Amino acid sequence: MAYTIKDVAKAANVSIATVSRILNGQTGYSLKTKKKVLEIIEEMGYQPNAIARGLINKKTHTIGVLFPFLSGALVTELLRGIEKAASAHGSSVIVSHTESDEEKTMKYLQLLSEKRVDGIIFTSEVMTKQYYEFIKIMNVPIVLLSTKSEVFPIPYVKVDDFEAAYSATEYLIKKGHTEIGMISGPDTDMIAGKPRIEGFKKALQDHQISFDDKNIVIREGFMFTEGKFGMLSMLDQKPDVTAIFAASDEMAIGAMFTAYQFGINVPDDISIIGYDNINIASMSIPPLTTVQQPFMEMGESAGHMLLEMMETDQLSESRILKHSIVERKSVKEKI
Amino acid sequence: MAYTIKDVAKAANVSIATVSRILNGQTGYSLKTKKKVLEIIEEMGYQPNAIARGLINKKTHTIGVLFPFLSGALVTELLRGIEKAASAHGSSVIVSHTESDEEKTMKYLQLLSEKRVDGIIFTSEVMTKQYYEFIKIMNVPIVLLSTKSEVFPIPYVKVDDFEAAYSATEYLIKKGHTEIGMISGPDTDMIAGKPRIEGFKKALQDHQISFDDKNIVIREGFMFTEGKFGMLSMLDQKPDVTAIFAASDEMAIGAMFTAYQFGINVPDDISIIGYDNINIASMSIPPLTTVQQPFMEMGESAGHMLLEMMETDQLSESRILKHSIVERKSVKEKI
DNA sequence: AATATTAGAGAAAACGTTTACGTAATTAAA
DNA sequence: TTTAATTACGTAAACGTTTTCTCTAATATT
Repeated sequence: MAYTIKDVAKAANVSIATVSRILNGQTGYSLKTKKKVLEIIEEMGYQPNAIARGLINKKTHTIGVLFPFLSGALVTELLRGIEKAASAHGSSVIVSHTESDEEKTMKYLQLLSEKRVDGIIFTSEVMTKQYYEFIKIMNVPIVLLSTKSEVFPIPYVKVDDFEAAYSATEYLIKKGHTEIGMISGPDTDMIAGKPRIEGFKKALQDHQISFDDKNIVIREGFMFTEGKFGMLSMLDQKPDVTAIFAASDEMAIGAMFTAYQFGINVPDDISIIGYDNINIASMSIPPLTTVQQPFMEMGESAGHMLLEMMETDQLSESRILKHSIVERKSVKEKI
Repeated sequence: MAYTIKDVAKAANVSIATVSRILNGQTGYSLKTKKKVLEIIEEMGYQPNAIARGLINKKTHTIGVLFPFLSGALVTELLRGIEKAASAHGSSVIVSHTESDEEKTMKYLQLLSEKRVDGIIFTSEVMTKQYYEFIKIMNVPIVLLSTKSEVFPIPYVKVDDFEAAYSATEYLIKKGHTEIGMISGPDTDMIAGKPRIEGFKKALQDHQISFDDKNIVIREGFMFTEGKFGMLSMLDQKPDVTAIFAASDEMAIGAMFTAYQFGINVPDDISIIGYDNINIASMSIPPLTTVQQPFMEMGESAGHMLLEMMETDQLSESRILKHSIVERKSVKEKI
């Protein structure tokens, strides 16, 4: 059985109050007793019980993070940032994997609530009324990461998908391309789907390039396979395409895979730009030009924001982090 | 302020003991009171405080996981498995990112100890005496994941790296290759370095293929870049090489990258086999033949093992999970 | 030297549960 | 009916802290 503050107090011939004060850097003891107590603590290897502390302080120094999926480079980067921020502040991070399932999500929220976490980071998923109401009752701060809510007043950290898609498209246009296609995820996805499609459209429009259904193929998801087959459709529906904007790096690499199979050279025949800049982007052949999302910083920023909200007890300002275009070898000037 | 059991008790006109008994499925109350109490709980939205429970039960239903690095597909897969096992058991997972730093690791252990986690999973890193002693004093079960210890009696879950490397090499040999190189991580790495090198050597030896320094290039790490430059060295030191075993998928893909730059066709000119089977293995051109490590199951297995140890209070049996070879397109029969 | 102030310390309540023990009310056995 | 056994609760201690009082002893002020 681990030692308690009582054991320390007894061994040092002082009261537990004094030990507590010494431990918490308060006043009310002489240097001599401090030294003695500290020595005894060292000797016994006493460790304060954070559970007991949490009970009385109503602070657990723990935050909960909800991920809809627990795979992919994106997740680790976000998590790394969050963990960094939390740990700098002496807090721990509990991860939950909701699988985008309503019931599971509620179950996790329930669990986090019972564990009395100090705050919640909700990532990459749309915030429903049910979740929101629950968290409101929990009465802990929450921040959205890599997602946002139009209807609930919750601070978020993300990049502007519309803007980023616009930039990517414009980048292709500035390279002289006019026959540009997009391989997208579902347009019902209000976070990674719709906004990027809109950004793509707007960029074409602003540069007097006509847009119709042929310019875009919409797939069910954002994975490699979707990109692979998406490219097939694209080649079919728009054979004159010279540049493609893929809504994720995985899709871009899938598209490159198909291109390769068809003997189409990237970037000589077709240029491709991705989205995310996950680690594999630099490992493809050719290395992928892409829109960078600063995932690690996003995570870190969300972490700091949450910590800040925990302290100030009011809503923080949402943060839109800057995307940027990482130029590698998959896009080439149209001549 | 959230409701407590006292509020429930008062509203239901019973004692807190009765509420507690009802909540914990014990006996000692009438059906009528049970119904009333449950109704009130529902109505108030009362949530038991897991902190207070933890204090008295000495169980937090939380496990701590230590990762040396928090990036790469490997981590998410392991974590996914761990989370799955834990959540099936009603436990939560705290992740820590040690960066392979001794001081940080100790800091995290300290934190986990103060938080009174029920158990610890220690991943992908060598267990030092200092860590071990500390955890022994913490007096919680621990399992090693994707690593093992020769000196301390700690159950582990991993694949047999020696065996797996042997299989990979033998696979190349069976495809008719005799001029085989290995691109390895550091031979001082007792987990992912040395054993794989030994497996490689043994396979060559068992098939009467001579081995010398030319057959292997040793790099500082296991990342893409190491593979890229490793391949450069290999080509230089053993120009007649026809097949390569890379100690990680990232390295294999790095090697393929260099091959591509040199106009060397994989697999026509040189065959390459990787190690890990992370998601990018299926996305490369050509798709990578590789040794699969079942990361998700490893994580899950470790999770269950830990939970089991928490219950039985004795050491579980270590588990060696089966690797397998995933055949894709990067290895070709030597003709 | 007498008084006022301050430093050093302990006692005890509080945080929200679980649980051992005791007791009143109900049911079963005689 | 009377007694025995059981059921349905309530009381209070315990878990390991922090913190508010309170008190004594030491120091500072006049």
